[in-house]
Amino acid sequence: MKKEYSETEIKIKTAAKSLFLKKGYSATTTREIAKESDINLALLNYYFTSKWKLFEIIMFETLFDFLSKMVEVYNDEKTSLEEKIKLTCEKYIDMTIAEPLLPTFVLNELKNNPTSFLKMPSTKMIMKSRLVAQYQEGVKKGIYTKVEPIHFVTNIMSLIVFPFMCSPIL
Amino acid sequence: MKKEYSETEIKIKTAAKSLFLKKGYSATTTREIAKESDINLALLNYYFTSKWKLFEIIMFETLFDFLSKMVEVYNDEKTSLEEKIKLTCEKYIDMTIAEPLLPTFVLNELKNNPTSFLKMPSTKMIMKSRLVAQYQEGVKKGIYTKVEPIHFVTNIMSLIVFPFMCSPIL
DNA sequence: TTTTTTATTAATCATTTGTTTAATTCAATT
DNA sequence: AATTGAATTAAACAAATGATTAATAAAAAA
Repeated sequence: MKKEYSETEIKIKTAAKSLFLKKGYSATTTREIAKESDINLALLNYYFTSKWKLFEIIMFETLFDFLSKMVEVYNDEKTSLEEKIKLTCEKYIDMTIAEPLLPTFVLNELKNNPTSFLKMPSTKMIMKSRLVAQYQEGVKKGIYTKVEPIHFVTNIMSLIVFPFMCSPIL
Repeated sequence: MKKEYSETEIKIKTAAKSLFLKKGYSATTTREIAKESDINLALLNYYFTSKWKLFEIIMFETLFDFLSKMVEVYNDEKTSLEEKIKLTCEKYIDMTIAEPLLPTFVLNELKNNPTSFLKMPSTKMIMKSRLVAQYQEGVKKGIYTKVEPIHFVTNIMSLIVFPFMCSPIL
């Protein structure tokens, strides 16, 4: 499953990710990537076949990393729902500060290619998580108001991520 | 201030806006715009000088329309703060349903060219609005918790706009 | 009607862009 | 040391792209 990347491949991927995040897929040229990663232009296609293929790999890895980190919090057996929400917020904030360009980038690129994301078991992973189960238990006990779990999760995300996305304006 | 546009110019602008919203600036070609608006390619430059200039015009008008509609609600003399919030939500939802691609598009393009937005008196218009004044009065009276008004406004927006932006995933 | 200005068109230009080729260098294996 | 395969390079290709030109058609002004 996991491929071992050579030094050159990592250099290309790092530069490409940085540029894709900053400027988006279309506005990023292969020559820019080559220059930024200090490799010969032909090596991009030599290792990654095409610009699009390289993009798909980066997109997949980035989303997978993000989801993995989140699901880790969602599925923690030791924490309560309340603690999970607090940890979720902290993790979101940490990650968004670390990569502030990511959310806008992901949402924008996904608009154009919803396909590339469908390969990932994104929403299912969330819906099957311990967090959602705990929430539903709470609803059964009458402790929490009944809302669609996905709305509940989305609202948390909204309040954290969106303000960061607006920061260039504000 | 306001320019009167000919039929051809409107055709170009309409097609261009639709394509820019859908695919972003870089991924949209002048030939696509020409085809979609059913005009000759050269007319684009004849009327709008360049692709970028056309984009700037569309960007400005779109943002101006959006802000105007919002500020209208924010500055209504007849409504209370609570009513304003309710109306704000309704307006946001209406506008986002009418143009679901707008928020992602704006935030993404702004990431690349924060300059084009700085020409607009965006945040100032909000901060000087009746809504913010009413909120601050309420704080003085001790009715509302004291928060940064801009955070208050942003939070409302977050909860409404972000879920729409996520819809291609969810 | 004639003239002048404006609008529209097809063709073309100069770059840029993603990708490929063919040659060369480098490293590992025999 | 010779050979083989992988890594790297400069150069080139073909298609696409933003923009322009020069000619024509349409509309307005004289």
